[in-house]
Amino acid sequence: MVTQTERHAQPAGDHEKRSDSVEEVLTLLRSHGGRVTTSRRLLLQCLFEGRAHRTAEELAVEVQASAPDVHLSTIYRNLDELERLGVVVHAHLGHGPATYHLATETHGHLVCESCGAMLEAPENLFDALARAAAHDYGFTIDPRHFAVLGHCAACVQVAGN
Amino acid sequence: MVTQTERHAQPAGDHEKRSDSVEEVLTLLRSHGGRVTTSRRLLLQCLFEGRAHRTAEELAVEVQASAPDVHLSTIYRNLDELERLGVVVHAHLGHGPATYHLATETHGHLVCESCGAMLEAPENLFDALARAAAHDYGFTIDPRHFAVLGHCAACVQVAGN
DNA sequence: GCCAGAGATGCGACCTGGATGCAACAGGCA
DNA sequence: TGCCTGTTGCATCCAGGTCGCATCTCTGGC
Repeated sequence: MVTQTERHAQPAGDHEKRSDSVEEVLTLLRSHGGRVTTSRRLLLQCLFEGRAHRTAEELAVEVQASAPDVHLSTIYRNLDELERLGVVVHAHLGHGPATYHLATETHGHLVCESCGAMLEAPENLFDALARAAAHDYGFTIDPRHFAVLGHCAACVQVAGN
Repeated sequence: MVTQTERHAQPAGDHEKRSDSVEEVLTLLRSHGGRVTTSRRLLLQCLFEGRAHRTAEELAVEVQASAPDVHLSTIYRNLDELERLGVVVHAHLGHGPATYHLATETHGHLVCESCGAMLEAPENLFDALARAAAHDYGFTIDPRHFAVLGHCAACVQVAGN
């Protein structure tokens, strides 16, 4: 399964290759007995082209700009399917809805409980915690799936005054 | 606000003192212009006597064992009020409902995404992450509020086979 | 090119967890 | 004791997400 998800893990920065990645995921889908549909192609284009961390609803709005009939539940189902294939992952950033992004963008999240600001943190920020959890509890952490809540520099300063 | 929450922070292990703590919180409530009601007293007794990490619904069931008319929304409102006073905190353990426990029980949570098992971890497990987040981003983490998702030893072993 | 059948879709209903508006009730100070 | 205001029960609503089902459409085989 892992080897298949790597098929679309291309070096970033090559603009011409981006739409190819959409096609590669569609090929992956087909190889798993899935079908290539308009809504799936559009959803993948949104995921590859736009910013990361969009909610299902936001993605639906973007897809509906091209195909107004695509239903929100279709977006959910397709995101679910893409997650099963290892193409996208979802993350929970605080109390709100889940957000989705490509699985190739691996990073953790720091979310401010006061102002809602979200910082992307490289996975190695969590290395020490990962080692400690593994050593003390045999627990393998997944730093992408959870947001670490707390307070950003600006809000700490305000609260301190 | 912090000094007030410390008023019920008693050394653990003193069985006789437990119900007194309920009274102390009620006094705290009263000193903030709140009132002492049956539902509040029962809710606090549940919180002080039972295990940690119960959802609002579970607490409601326990309270309703003594007072069947106490409504779930009353439980939510009282938990909210107690949280404002710093007596209880809530934590999100994975995808389910929030869980509540006394603010004096400070620890982080490791939750297995496969089997749902929850491990309580002492706050110092997060020290290295706290230092790194503060150093790199000026971000103060709150390791009690979020669960760290991942996979427990047993599930990792099963997946590895 | 056509067809059959399985996978995908649109739609509405439903579910969980939680918030809110409001009238009635009740704690607690004068 | 009575009044004022905080609290409660109830109904209703909301967000985020899931599900069942009839209909549609993609795709491999002919």
